[in-house]
Amino acid sequence: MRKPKADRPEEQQRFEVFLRSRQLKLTGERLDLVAEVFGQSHHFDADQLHMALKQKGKAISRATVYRTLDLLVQCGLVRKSSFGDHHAHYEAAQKDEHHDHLICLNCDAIIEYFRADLEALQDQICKEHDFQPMHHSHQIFGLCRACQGKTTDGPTLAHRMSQLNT
Amino acid sequence: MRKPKADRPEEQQRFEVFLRSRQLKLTGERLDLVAEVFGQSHHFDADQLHMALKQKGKAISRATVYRTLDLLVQCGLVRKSSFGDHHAHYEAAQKDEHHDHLICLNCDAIIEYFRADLEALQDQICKEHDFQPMHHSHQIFGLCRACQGKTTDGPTLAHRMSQLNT
DNA sequence: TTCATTTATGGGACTACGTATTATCTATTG
DNA sequence: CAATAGATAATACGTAGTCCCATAAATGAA
Repeated sequence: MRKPKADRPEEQQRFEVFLRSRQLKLTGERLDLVAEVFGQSHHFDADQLHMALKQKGKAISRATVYRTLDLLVQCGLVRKSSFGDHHAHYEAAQKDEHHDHLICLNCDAIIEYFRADLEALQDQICKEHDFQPMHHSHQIFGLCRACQGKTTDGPTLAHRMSQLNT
Repeated sequence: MRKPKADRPEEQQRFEVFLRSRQLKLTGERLDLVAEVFGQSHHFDADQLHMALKQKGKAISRATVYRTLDLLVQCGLVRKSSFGDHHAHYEAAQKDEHHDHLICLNCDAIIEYFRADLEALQDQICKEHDFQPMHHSHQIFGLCRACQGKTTDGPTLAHRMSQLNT
């Protein structure tokens, strides 16, 4: 028997509402997945999630993991981004906060930032071009504090930059 | 016999200097490719370039196309970006101008923009986080002027957004 | 020019990430 | 509980890009 509504975490309720609004079904797999995402650390990718579920005895197929992440992105519970490498990264959306990322090319550290004035400037740019924004992505790649001191390998960094998928 | 230096376009000269500085060889394939890139329209992808060369009787292998584009990105003659789809887009770098992109999710139009104040704000953010920037990417996805009027398919747009690879 | 050395190329195999297909199964609704 | 709309697993498939290695070409020295 399903838990009474009030006992389920808010995210799960929001997901249920979203699914109903689209006449989609509330399956066990979807519930397991959303539970895992909100019990997880901040950033993860599809494969990590797939593995984590498998280790808990919830062997959900890869295809379903991708499909469900898609739904979670569509209903705003999960954010998707690329950190310049060649696969998607996800993070559970905390409340309604938004942020962008600084990405260290040496140690892969991810630093989050938010600037209201930058968001405002963006809106300004859109207005000037009569463009209706729906989504944006800002990413700055470089060296974090810790990596600036280290003697970093120039050619390797240059290569890494040319590989960036942004 | 090779043309005298003064007759070759500036881009090619810059590429030659770059290659020498790295002890890399000035091959016919590399020259053909750089010529094509600078004779090309603005945006292109690896496959389009490969095809264009083939049609001119310069059948350069895919691997070489990718390798050479990499070098051109490294020496700053070509810029690489992702427009949210799942493959890289390239453009010949005109002089040293830099710009970012607005991308229409309905008709795939690409609008370029540059704002000095946005760049400055970015530097500010980096300073605050003691981060040394080396590259950045700003992209805004939404609807261009022409597509705002059209009755756009909501679910399709939502799906398209969840697929964005940024 | 010729030779020796270094570096590049072609082309197919391969990888990674993600999507499509299809037969089977399950949640929902009356 | 049956009907049915929709979801799942498994696997095949697709695409973008990379790797490998035998062969070929560019470069520098003699």
